[in-house]
Parts: sequence; C-alpha cells; structure tokens
Amino acid sequence: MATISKTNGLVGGTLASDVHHRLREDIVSCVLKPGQRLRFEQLKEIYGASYSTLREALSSLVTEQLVVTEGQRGFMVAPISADDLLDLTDARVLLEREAVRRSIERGDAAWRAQILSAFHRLDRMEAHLHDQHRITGEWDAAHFDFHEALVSAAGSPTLNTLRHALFERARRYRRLSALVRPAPRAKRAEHREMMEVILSGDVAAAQDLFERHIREIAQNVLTNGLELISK
Amino acid sequence: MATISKTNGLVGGTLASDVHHRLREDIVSCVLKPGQRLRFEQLKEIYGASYSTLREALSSLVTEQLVVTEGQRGFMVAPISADDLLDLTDARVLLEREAVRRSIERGDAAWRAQILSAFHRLDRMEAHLHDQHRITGEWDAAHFDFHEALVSAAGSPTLNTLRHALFERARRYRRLSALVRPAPRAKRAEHREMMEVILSGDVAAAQDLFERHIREIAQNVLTNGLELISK
DNA sequence: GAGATGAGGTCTTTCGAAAAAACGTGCCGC
DNA sequence: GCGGCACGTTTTTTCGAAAGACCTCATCTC
Repeated sequence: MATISKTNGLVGGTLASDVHHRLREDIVSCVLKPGQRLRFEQLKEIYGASYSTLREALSSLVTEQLVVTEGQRGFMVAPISADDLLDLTDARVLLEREAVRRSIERGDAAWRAQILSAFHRLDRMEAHLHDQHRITGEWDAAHFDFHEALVSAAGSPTLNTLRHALFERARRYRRLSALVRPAPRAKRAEHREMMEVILSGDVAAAQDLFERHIREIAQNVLTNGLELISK
Repeated sequence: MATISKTNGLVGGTLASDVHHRLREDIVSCVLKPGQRLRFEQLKEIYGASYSTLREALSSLVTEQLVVTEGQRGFMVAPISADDLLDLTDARVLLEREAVRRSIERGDAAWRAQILSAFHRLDRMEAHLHDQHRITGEWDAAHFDFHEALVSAAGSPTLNTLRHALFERARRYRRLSALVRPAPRAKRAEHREMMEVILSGDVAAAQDLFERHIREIAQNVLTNGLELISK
C-alpha cells in the first residue's frame, strides 16, 4: 500500500485535520476504492493515528458524502453510481452557472489578473503533460486553482463552500475515468476558451460553456466504464 | 443549564451521532449562543460523553458550518452576522427555486397528497399556536416537514442535502429573531398560498413566491436586532 | 433438511488518563 | 513604563485499553 498519500508536516493544525485531508485525497484519487470497507486496524497502520482520531476524520468525511456509515457497522468509501454522477452533475451546473454570473458581474482588474495567472500556470503544465499522459497532483492543484480563480469574484462564501464540496466529489469520478482510460483528451483549448469567454463579459455564453464543459466530462466518465472499478 | 435538549434513548445508532444531533439542535435553537466558546469539561457534563465522542460530533458540525474551529484553539459556535445571513439567503434562493421547479415538473399524485397532509398538520398547529406565540419543537418539525414535502419530488439527493444544511443554518437565525420578538407574525396565510401555487403547477409563480418568502423572513430577522443576541 | 440457538471471534465504539499546546501572570532588564 | 521571557495553570488533543455490537458458523431441534 505504498501509494497512499503521506504528509510529514501537518497541513492543518491538528493531526485529526491532517488525517482528514489525507483520507479525502486518497478517496478522491481512488487509492481507496468506492465501496471499500474502511477497517480501523488497517487505517491505523496507514495513517498513524489512533481509533478516535480516525473516527473524527471519518465522520467529517461522512458529512462531505465521501464516506458512508450505517448504524454500528463501521465506515466505507461512498459507492459510486451513474445516478449519483448525474445528480451531482446537475447540482454542479446549477451552482457553477450562478458563480459564473456573479463573478462576471462583480469581477475587477485583480480578478482578471488572477485568472490570467492561473490559466498560464495550468496551460504550461498541460503543454508538458501532453506526452506523459499522467494526471499528477500538481496538475490537479493547478486545475483546481484555475477553476477557483474563474469564479473567485462571486463573493459568496456559502456558494463557494458548496461548489468546493461538489468539485471534490466530482474529482473522484474524473480520476476514476482517467484510471480506465489513461490518455486524457487535450483540454488545453477548452480551458483557454473558458478563460476567454469569462473575460469577455458575456454572462449567458460563459454559463453555457461551463455547463457544457461539466456535462461533457460527466458523459465521458459514464461512457468509459464506470463499472470496471466500482465492481 | 436545564433547557439543553436531552435524549435518553439514542436517536441514531451511536452515541456520537446522538450527541451530534443534540448539539446541532442546541446550536440552532440558540441555547448555545453564537460565538460561544465550547469547552470540553462543560460539554462533557451536559451531554454525558467523553472527549473523543464530543470531538467527533463537533468536527462534523464544523463541516456543516454551525461550529468553527481554528488550529489548536478549540471549538466555538459559529458567529452570526448580517453578511452571513444575506449570503446564506442568496444561496437558499438559488437552491429552493431549482427544487421547486424540479418538484413541480416531476411531482405525481402521491406528492400532492403528501403536501396536503403536511400542510394540514402545520395549519392545525398554527391555528392553536396563534395565541400562545411560542415556537415549539413540534411546530418546528411540522414546518420542516411541510417545506420538505413541497419539494420532495425534486428527486435530487445532492440538491436536497444542500438545501437541508442551509435550512438548518437559516433556522438558527429564525429562532434568534423569535427570541427578541416573541410574537411571530401569522404565517398561516402565507403557507397556504405556497401550497396552492405549487399545486397549481405554475413554475415561475411558485419560484417567485418562494423567493419572496425566504427573503422576507431574512429581512425580518435583520430588522429585529440581530446584534442583541450576538453581542 | 430447514430453521433456531448460541459460542467464539472480529470489528466498532467509548472512555478517561496522559501528552501537548495555549494561555495567563508575574518577574526582570532596559 | 514597557517589552519579553519563564513558569505554572488551563484547555485541547491524542492514545490504546476495555466494553459493546455484530457476524459466522457449528450444533441442536423439529
């Protein structure tokens, strides 16, 4: 089990929050498989924390819907399904469209600069990624930052928290699809287009492009053998 | 501290989930005041659980945004503010409008029956409540069930989970306002109107009424001295 | 053979002591 | 007077043992 993420310095203040983050990363990146039973003995070894600390992390992940638990029967990684993905996608479309609208209406010069910067970081990375077709943690972070920058002027903490949670849930599906279909399609052009339309100030066009982007990715995941992994 | 909710039989499977529910109820109903520091010694006595169990409950409430924590400095009840209320209200409007639309489009006969039943239960209760102007736990439950029934045909678990979380956060503000202004305005007519418009099948009218309902309540809370309690 | 019973083992949940961290206070030097 | 340091106190965080729940499977009864 060497691929489990390991962090030496605590990322959050407490060990519990560190374990929480690492568990989330391992679930989202499908090192821990959907539906997999999470046994404490095993987790204790991997994450180096005690029962209580693990429990705390797990129960937070339950409220994030990445882990499920039922009565006194322990925890397991939230299962995946086509229904869940479609439902999730609809919710994301709703939230992203709103975030896009608000961001365009409220964005200022600093916002534009941030978008350009995030885009270029991602774009450079994708240029290099092109051949070695492997989604790295770094790419994931740059991709996240880019999407975050695009809507960072929306100015709604609540909306953003919800968006964030759904983004993580969706990221798991994306990773899953990448596992069965190792060569990712080139998204460079698409990301550039998203940046351009949002900077153009055309709300409706930007919203539609975002919606199409989200739905297309979901469709790709669906057609690329979800069931192979979930099993 | 006699008004803290006490449950004898566990409501969920585990003590941890029971404590979680009781803590949430006490926060939402403002027995535990916004901004209040949550000390373990105190909580241990009140809820009869150990450090670890309390910690687990608290950290789940953090992801629900009813509790905040910072590094290694313990937990406190999430503070309230006008900004937070307005932000929350915007997010609720977005989600409720969508839930209303989906429910009307997908609702069947069973859905209509459920709405009628929930409405009558709430209506009977409000008829009696009229004089004694006190929000009881029972009214709260009936009110919740009514709103839940109205959009229960939306058929989106994700959307519903998010709606639910925001509803709880908003409930705290409503309770707060009820504390400083003990006589609640009669909402009977308003609730009847909501039921009628949603059953009429007019999506746009239903959405607008819902939006008005949510925004008016928030406005009421704002004008009724938020700061008196938050202090 | 089908179903009930229960003993044994596995895994989960809970607890409170112990370690670690933050906070408050008074002292000292400047 | 003021800033900073040291030390005792308070509070939080972590741990692993112990209690409790669940599942399995062998055995018994009808």
